[in-house]
Amino acid sequence: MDIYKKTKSVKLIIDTFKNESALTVIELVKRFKTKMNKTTVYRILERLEESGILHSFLDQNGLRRYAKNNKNISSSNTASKHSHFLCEDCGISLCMPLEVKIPKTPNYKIKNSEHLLIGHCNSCSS
Amino acid sequence: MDIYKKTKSVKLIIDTFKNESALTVIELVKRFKTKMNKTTVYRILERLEESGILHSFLDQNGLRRYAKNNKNISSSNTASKHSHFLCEDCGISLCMPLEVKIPKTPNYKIKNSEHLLIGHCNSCSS
DNA sequence: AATCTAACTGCAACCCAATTGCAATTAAAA
DNA sequence: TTTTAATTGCAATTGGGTTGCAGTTAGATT
Repeated sequence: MDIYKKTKSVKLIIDTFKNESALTVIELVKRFKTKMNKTTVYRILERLEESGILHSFLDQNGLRRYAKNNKNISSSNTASKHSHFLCEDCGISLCMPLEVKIPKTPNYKIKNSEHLLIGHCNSCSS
Repeated sequence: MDIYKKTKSVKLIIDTFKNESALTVIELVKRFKTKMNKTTVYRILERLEESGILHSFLDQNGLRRYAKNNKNISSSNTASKHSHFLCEDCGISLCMPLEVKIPKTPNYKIKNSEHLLIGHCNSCSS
């Protein structure tokens, strides 16, 4: 379940997520404009998600964001296992190691869920 | 806080939501292809949301869906006050009158949240 | 270490949801 | 009836994301 070829581009993107929280694909494409094609960014992110290194979710603008997978969370379905926080002010986005309690529903079988928390991070709060 | 002009198009769209759960804009544009322009659909939905008659959210595909506002939920920020269920099989989407418990977070002020529950509805469950 | 090949990449074109600018129309106030 | 701001239609545009395909390359095979 690992990435097959460790190309320069793959390494660059993996390295990026060592120091970063959840990033939009747009941001990554912009950041690597001179290093690789946007299609390549999309495809590498796809492979990194398939291999369990990253996971992704949609933010409140419908933009896909990727983030490193936390090792102590099972690699499959990780996106559904925790919630994501986004700061309205600085745009920082990160995974919250908090499980959201899903209410019981008699008529619907819930298999998966996405939880987006929007607010202000510590640095931006007055 | 009401819609200013009650045009034929506005009435048609308001009527639609009397019998329907959450609908994508795409579906509405298709449904009214012969009655009004797609730009008009977008703009009417925008006004109906501003006026508190509808609310919207993004589904797991990043498509905007609109739904009637429930009167017993405060009209501002309604989208954040409850969760939305989507059936993977038939595509039906509806508001769940269930509040999701948001965990306490010491370092982040959470102002708003979006909760998407994905699974199977009664008609689709075996 | 030369060869081979499936994985990977770049590029251009394309898809499609959503937005914008503007002229024409219309609901409803005066 | 007149007036006018709100609304609509249309065509063009934007922008995130995808696709097809030819060329390149990591790394397995010999």
